[in-house]
Amino acid sequence: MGGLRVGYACVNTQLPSSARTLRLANVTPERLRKLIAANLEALEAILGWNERHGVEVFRLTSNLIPFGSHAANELLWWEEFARRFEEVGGLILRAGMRLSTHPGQCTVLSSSRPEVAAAAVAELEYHDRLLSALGLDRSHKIVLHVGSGAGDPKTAVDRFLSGFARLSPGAAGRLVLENDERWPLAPVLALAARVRLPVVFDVFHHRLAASFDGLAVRDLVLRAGDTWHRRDGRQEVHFSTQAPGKRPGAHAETLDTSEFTRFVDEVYDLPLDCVLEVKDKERSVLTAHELLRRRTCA
DNA sequence: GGAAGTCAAGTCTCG
DNA sequence: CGAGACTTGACTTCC
Repeated sequence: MGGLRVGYACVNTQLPSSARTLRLANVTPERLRKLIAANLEALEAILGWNERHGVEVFRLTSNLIPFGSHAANELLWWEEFARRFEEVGGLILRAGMRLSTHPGQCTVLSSSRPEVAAAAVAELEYHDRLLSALGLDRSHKIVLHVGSGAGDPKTAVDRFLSGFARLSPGAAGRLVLENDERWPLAPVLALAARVRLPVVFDVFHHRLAASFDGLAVRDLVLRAGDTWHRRDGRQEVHFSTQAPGKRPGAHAETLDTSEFTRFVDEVYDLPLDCVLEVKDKERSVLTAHELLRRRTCA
Protein backbone atom coordinates (compact mmCIF):
# COMPACT_ATOMS: atom_id res chain seq x y z
CA MET A 1 0.00 0.00 0.00
CA GLY A 2 1.38 3.37 -1.00
CA GLY A 3 0.73 6.71 0.55
CA LEU A 4 2.59 9.35 2.43
CA ARG A 5 3.03 9.19 6.20
CA VAL A 6 4.12 12.39 7.91
CA GLY A 7 5.95 12.80 11.20
CA TYR A 8 8.26 15.09 13.13
CA ALA A 9 11.57 15.28 14.96
CA CYS A 10 12.46 14.89 18.61
CA VAL A 11 10.26 17.47 20.33
CA ASN A 12 6.55 17.75 21.02
CA THR A 13 5.89 21.39 21.88
CA GLN A 14 3.01 20.50 24.20
CA LEU A 15 4.80 17.90 26.29
CA PRO A 16 7.87 17.68 28.54
CA SER A 17 11.24 17.12 26.92
CA SER A 18 12.66 13.63 26.44
CA ALA A 19 16.13 15.15 26.11
CA ARG A 20 16.92 16.23 29.65
CA THR A 21 20.60 16.08 30.38
CA LEU A 22 23.29 17.36 32.73
CA ARG A 23 26.71 18.89 32.57
CA LEU A 24 29.73 16.66 32.23
CA ALA A 25 31.09 18.00 35.50
CA ASN A 26 27.94 16.87 37.30
CA VAL A 27 27.68 13.33 35.98
CA THR A 28 27.01 10.66 38.59
CA PRO A 29 25.40 7.24 38.07
CA GLU A 30 22.46 8.27 40.23
CA ARG A 31 21.75 11.44 38.28
CA LEU A 32 22.07 9.58 35.01
CA ARG A 33 19.56 6.97 36.22
CA LYS A 34 17.08 9.67 37.20
CA LEU A 35 17.33 11.41 33.84
CA ILE A 36 17.12 8.23 31.80
CA ALA A 37 13.98 7.25 33.68
CA ALA A 38 12.48 10.72 33.18
CA ASN A 39 13.39 10.79 29.49
CA LEU A 40 11.84 7.37 28.90
CA GLU A 41 8.72 8.59 30.69
CA ALA A 42 8.60 11.68 28.50
CA LEU A 43 9.21 9.64 25.36
CA GLU A 44 6.36 7.32 26.26
CA ALA A 45 4.07 10.32 26.67
CA ILE A 46 5.10 11.72 23.29
CA LEU A 47 4.58 8.38 21.58
CA GLY A 48 1.19 8.09 23.28
CA TRP A 49 0.26 11.50 21.90
CA ASN A 50 1.46 10.37 18.47
CA GLU A 51 -0.64 7.23 18.68
CA ARG A 52 -3.77 9.14 19.61
CA HIS A 53 -3.20 11.56 16.73
CA GLY A 54 -2.30 8.97 14.14
CA VAL A 55 1.33 10.03 13.85
CA GLU A 56 3.39 7.02 12.87
CA VAL A 57 6.71 8.64 11.98
CA PHE A 58 9.00 10.09 14.62
CA ARG A 59 12.66 10.91 15.17
CA LEU A 60 14.15 9.95 18.52
CA THR A 61 16.30 12.56 20.19
CA SER A 62 19.99 11.68 20.43
CA ASN A 63 19.94 12.87 24.02
CA LEU A 64 17.54 10.26 25.38
CA ILE A 65 20.49 8.72 27.20
CA PRO A 66 22.70 11.55 28.50
CA PHE A 67 26.31 10.97 27.40
CA GLY A 68 25.13 7.85 25.64
CA SER A 69 28.43 7.42 23.79
CA HIS A 70 30.72 9.07 26.32
CA ALA A 71 32.99 7.32 28.80
CA ALA A 72 31.45 9.40 31.58
CA ASN A 73 28.34 7.25 31.33
CA GLU A 74 29.38 3.90 32.75
CA LEU A 75 25.88 2.53 33.21
CA LEU A 76 24.71 -0.61 31.46
CA TRP A 77 21.55 1.40 30.80
CA TRP A 78 20.19 -0.99 28.17
CA GLU A 79 20.21 -3.73 30.82
CA GLU A 80 19.15 -1.63 33.79
CA PHE A 81 16.18 -0.24 31.93
CA ALA A 82 15.46 -3.29 29.79
CA ARG A 83 11.88 -3.59 31.04
CA ARG A 84 11.05 0.04 30.37
CA PHE A 85 12.58 -0.16 26.91
CA GLU A 86 10.43 -3.21 26.21
CA GLU A 87 7.30 -1.40 27.33
CA VAL A 88 7.98 1.65 25.20
CA GLY A 89 9.10 -0.50 22.28
CA GLY A 90 5.89 -2.49 22.59
CA LEU A 91 3.87 0.67 22.12
CA ILE A 92 5.89 1.53 19.00
CA LEU A 93 5.40 -1.90 17.45
CA ARG A 94 1.73 -2.17 18.40
CA ALA A 95 1.00 1.18 16.78
CA GLY A 96 2.96 0.32 13.64
CA MET A 97 5.27 3.27 14.15
CA ARG A 98 8.52 3.89 12.35
CA LEU A 99 11.32 5.54 14.29
CA SER A 100 14.65 6.89 13.20
CA THR A 101 17.49 8.82 14.77
CA HIS A 102 19.72 11.54 13.42
CA PRO A 103 23.12 11.97 15.10
CA GLY A 104 24.23 15.57 15.39
CA GLN A 105 26.86 17.64 13.68
CA CYS A 106 29.61 16.29 15.90
CA THR A 107 29.22 12.82 14.43
CA VAL A 108 31.66 12.95 11.53
CA LEU A 109 32.59 9.50 10.31
CA SER A 110 34.64 11.04 7.47
CA SER A 111 36.73 13.31 9.69
CA SER A 112 40.44 13.48 9.03
CA ARG A 113 40.99 13.50 12.78
CA PRO A 114 41.12 9.92 14.07
CA GLU A 115 39.68 10.78 17.47
CA VAL A 116 36.70 12.44 15.82
CA ALA A 117 36.03 9.44 13.58
CA ALA A 118 36.35 7.16 16.61
CA ALA A 119 33.82 9.24 18.52
CA ALA A 120 31.49 9.01 15.53
CA VAL A 121 31.75 5.22 15.55
CA ALA A 122 30.92 5.21 19.27
CA GLU A 123 27.95 7.51 18.71
CA LEU A 124 26.54 5.32 15.94
CA GLU A 125 26.93 2.25 18.13
CA TYR A 126 25.00 4.07 20.85
CA HIS A 127 22.16 4.86 18.46
CA ASP A 128 22.03 1.22 17.37
CA ARG A 129 21.99 0.06 20.97
CA LEU A 130 19.14 2.45 21.71
CA LEU A 131 16.96 1.25 18.84
CA SER A 132 17.81 -2.36 19.62
CA ALA A 133 16.92 -1.89 23.29
CA LEU A 134 13.48 -0.82 22.11
CA GLY A 135 13.20 -4.10 20.22
CA LEU A 136 13.14 -2.38 16.84
CA ASP A 137 14.49 -4.11 13.75
CA ARG A 138 16.88 -2.65 11.19
CA SER A 139 14.11 -0.84 9.34
CA HIS A 140 14.35 1.74 12.16
CA LYS A 141 17.20 3.79 10.80
CA ILE A 142 20.11 6.00 11.82
CA VAL A 143 20.25 8.91 9.37
CA LEU A 144 23.70 10.44 8.90
CA HIS A 145 25.28 13.19 6.84
CA VAL A 146 28.46 12.28 4.97
CA GLY A 147 30.37 14.97 6.84
CA SER A 148 33.48 16.93 6.14
CA GLY A 149 35.61 17.23 3.08
CA ALA A 150 33.16 18.04 0.34
CA GLY A 151 35.90 20.21 -1.16
CA ASP A 152 38.09 17.16 -1.42
CA PRO A 153 35.55 14.42 -2.10
CA LYS A 154 37.96 11.67 -3.03
CA THR A 155 39.81 11.51 0.27
CA ALA A 156 36.60 12.22 2.19
CA VAL A 157 34.97 9.19 0.59
CA ASP A 158 37.96 7.04 1.50
CA ARG A 159 37.81 8.21 5.08
CA PHE A 160 34.08 7.59 5.19
CA LEU A 161 34.56 4.05 3.91
CA SER A 162 37.20 3.24 6.50
CA GLY A 163 35.00 4.66 9.26
CA PHE A 164 32.05 2.66 7.98
CA ALA A 165 34.15 -0.51 8.00
CA ARG A 166 34.62 -0.11 11.74
CA LEU A 167 30.92 -0.27 12.54
CA SER A 168 29.30 -3.34 14.03
CA PRO A 169 26.91 -5.21 11.71
CA GLY A 170 24.04 -3.85 13.79
CA ALA A 171 24.96 -0.18 13.40
CA ALA A 172 26.00 -0.63 9.76
CA GLY A 173 22.67 -2.29 9.04
CA ARG A 174 20.76 0.74 10.27
CA LEU A 175 22.84 3.42 8.60
CA VAL A 176 21.27 5.68 5.98
CA LEU A 177 22.91 8.65 4.23
CA GLU A 178 21.27 12.04 3.70
CA ASN A 179 22.06 14.74 1.15
CA ASP A 180 22.86 18.18 2.54
CA GLU A 181 24.28 21.51 1.46
CA ARG A 182 27.80 20.15 1.20
CA TRP A 183 26.95 16.74 -0.22
CA PRO A 184 24.23 16.99 -2.87
CA LEU A 185 22.13 14.00 -3.83
CA ALA A 186 24.30 12.87 -6.75
CA PRO A 187 27.56 12.31 -4.83
CA VAL A 188 25.65 10.86 -1.88
CA LEU A 189 24.00 8.31 -4.17
CA ALA A 190 27.38 7.47 -5.64
CA LEU A 191 28.90 6.92 -2.21
CA ALA A 192 25.88 5.03 -0.93
CA ALA A 193 26.04 2.66 -3.88
CA ARG A 194 29.56 1.65 -2.90
CA VAL A 195 28.45 0.52 0.56
CA ARG A 196 24.87 -0.41 -0.36
CA LEU A 197 23.29 2.08 2.00
CA PRO A 198 19.84 3.60 1.53
CA VAL A 199 19.59 7.35 0.99
CA VAL A 200 17.26 9.88 2.59
CA PHE A 201 16.30 12.59 0.14
CA ASP A 202 15.98 15.97 1.83
CA VAL A 203 13.98 18.30 -0.40
CA PHE A 204 15.10 21.50 1.28
CA HIS A 205 18.80 20.66 1.21
CA HIS A 206 18.38 19.72 -2.42
CA ARG A 207 17.03 23.18 -3.20
CA LEU A 208 20.07 24.71 -1.50
CA ALA A 209 22.56 22.44 -3.23
CA ALA A 210 21.00 20.98 -6.30
CA SER A 211 22.28 18.16 -8.40
CA PHE A 212 20.73 16.24 -11.28
CA ASP A 213 19.74 19.39 -13.12
CA GLY A 214 16.33 19.27 -14.63
CA LEU A 215 14.99 16.26 -12.79
CA ALA A 216 11.67 16.74 -11.03
CA VAL A 217 11.39 16.15 -7.30
CA ARG A 218 9.40 12.99 -8.00
CA ASP A 219 12.24 11.61 -10.09
CA LEU A 220 14.76 12.41 -7.37
CA VAL A 221 12.60 10.69 -4.77
CA LEU A 222 12.40 7.67 -7.06
CA ARG A 223 16.16 7.65 -7.53
CA ALA A 224 16.69 7.69 -3.77
CA GLY A 225 13.95 5.07 -3.53
CA ASP A 226 16.01 2.66 -5.61
CA THR A 227 18.45 2.44 -2.71
CA TRP A 228 15.79 1.12 -0.29
CA HIS A 229 15.13 -2.59 -0.02
CA ARG A 230 12.43 -4.57 1.73
CA ARG A 231 14.47 -5.08 4.90
CA ASP A 232 15.01 -1.32 5.16
CA GLY A 233 11.33 -0.57 5.54
CA ARG A 234 9.57 2.38 3.94
CA GLN A 235 11.66 5.01 2.20
CA GLU A 236 12.30 8.05 4.40
CA VAL A 237 12.39 11.61 3.09
CA HIS A 238 12.75 14.99 4.81
CA PHE A 239 10.70 18.07 4.08
CA SER A 240 11.15 21.65 5.21
CA THR A 241 11.28 25.13 3.74
CA GLN A 242 13.31 28.30 4.05
CA ALA A 243 12.53 30.53 7.02
CA PRO A 244 11.52 33.85 5.41
CA GLY A 245 14.04 36.60 6.03
CA LYS A 246 16.59 34.33 7.70
CA ARG A 247 19.86 33.12 6.33
CA PRO A 248 19.64 30.51 3.58
CA GLY A 249 19.30 27.10 5.16
CA ALA A 250 17.35 28.20 8.21
CA HIS A 251 14.32 26.02 8.80
CA ALA A 252 10.92 27.66 8.71
CA GLU A 253 8.84 28.17 11.81
CA THR A 254 5.88 26.29 10.42
CA LEU A 255 4.80 24.23 7.45
CA ASP A 256 4.59 26.14 4.18
CA THR A 257 1.33 24.60 3.02
CA SER A 258 1.56 25.71 -0.57
CA GLU A 259 5.05 24.30 -1.01
CA PHE A 260 4.07 21.16 0.82
CA THR A 261 1.04 20.78 -1.42
CA ARG A 262 3.28 20.97 -4.46
CA PHE A 263 5.49 18.30 -2.94
CA VAL A 264 2.52 16.09 -2.12
CA ASP A 265 1.16 16.48 -5.64
CA GLU A 266 4.34 14.87 -6.92
CA VAL A 267 4.74 11.99 -4.48
CA TYR A 268 1.43 11.32 -2.73
CA ASP A 269 1.09 7.84 -4.20
CA LEU A 270 4.56 6.65 -3.12
CA PRO A 271 5.07 4.72 0.12
CA LEU A 272 7.10 7.37 1.94
CA ASP A 273 7.80 8.22 5.57
CA CYS A 274 8.28 11.98 5.59
CA VAL A 275 9.88 13.80 8.53
CA LEU A 276 8.96 17.48 8.75
CA GLU A 277 11.79 19.70 9.95
CA VAL A 278 9.95 22.71 11.24
CA LYS A 279 10.07 24.54 14.52
CA ASP A 280 6.46 24.02 15.52
CA LYS A 281 6.80 20.27 15.26
CA GLU A 282 3.63 18.23 15.85
CA ARG A 283 1.38 21.17 15.00
CA SER A 284 2.63 21.20 11.44
CA VAL A 285 2.13 17.45 11.27
CA LEU A 286 -1.54 17.97 12.11
CA THR A 287 -1.72 20.63 9.41
CA ALA A 288 -0.18 18.18 6.96
CA HIS A 289 -2.63 15.47 7.97
CA GLU A 290 -5.56 17.81 7.40
CA LEU A 291 -4.15 18.76 4.02
CA LEU A 292 -3.75 15.12 3.03
CA ARG A 293 -7.27 14.30 4.24
CA ARG A 294 -8.81 17.01 2.08
CA ARG A 295 -6.76 15.89 -0.84
CA THR A 296 -8.16 12.36 -0.53
CA CYS A 297 -11.72 13.65 -0.30
CA ALA A 298 -11.37 15.97 -3.25
C1' DG B 1 11.26 33.61 39.60
C1' DG B 2 13.42 35.13 35.54
C1' DA B 3 17.38 36.41 32.64
C1' DA B 4 21.75 35.52 30.96
C1' DG B 5 25.60 32.57 30.21
C1' DT B 6 27.24 27.95 29.32
C1' DC B 7 27.29 23.34 27.80
C1' DA B 8 30.96 16.62 24.99
C1' DA B 9 32.03 16.55 20.55
C1' DG B 10 33.04 19.13 14.37
C1' DT B 11 33.04 21.91 10.45
C1' DC B 12 31.97 25.55 7.68
C1' DT B 13 30.45 30.36 6.61
C1' DC B 14 30.05 34.90 7.46
C1' DG B 15 30.93 39.30 9.60
C1' DC C 1 39.48 35.40 14.27
C1' DG C 2 35.20 34.79 16.81
C1' DA C 3 30.24 33.84 16.38
C1' DG C 4 26.60 31.49 14.66
C1' DA C 5 24.37 27.64 12.61
C1' DC C 6 23.33 22.91 12.27
C1' DT C 7 17.78 17.60 13.18
C1' DT C 8 16.18 18.83 18.79
C1' DG C 9 17.52 23.24 23.99
C1' DA C 10 18.38 22.35 28.74
C1' DC C 11 21.12 23.38 32.79
C1' DT C 12 23.41 26.57 36.00
C1' DT C 13 24.39 30.75 37.83
C1' DC C 14 23.35 35.17 39.13
C1' DC C 15 20.37 38.81 40.25
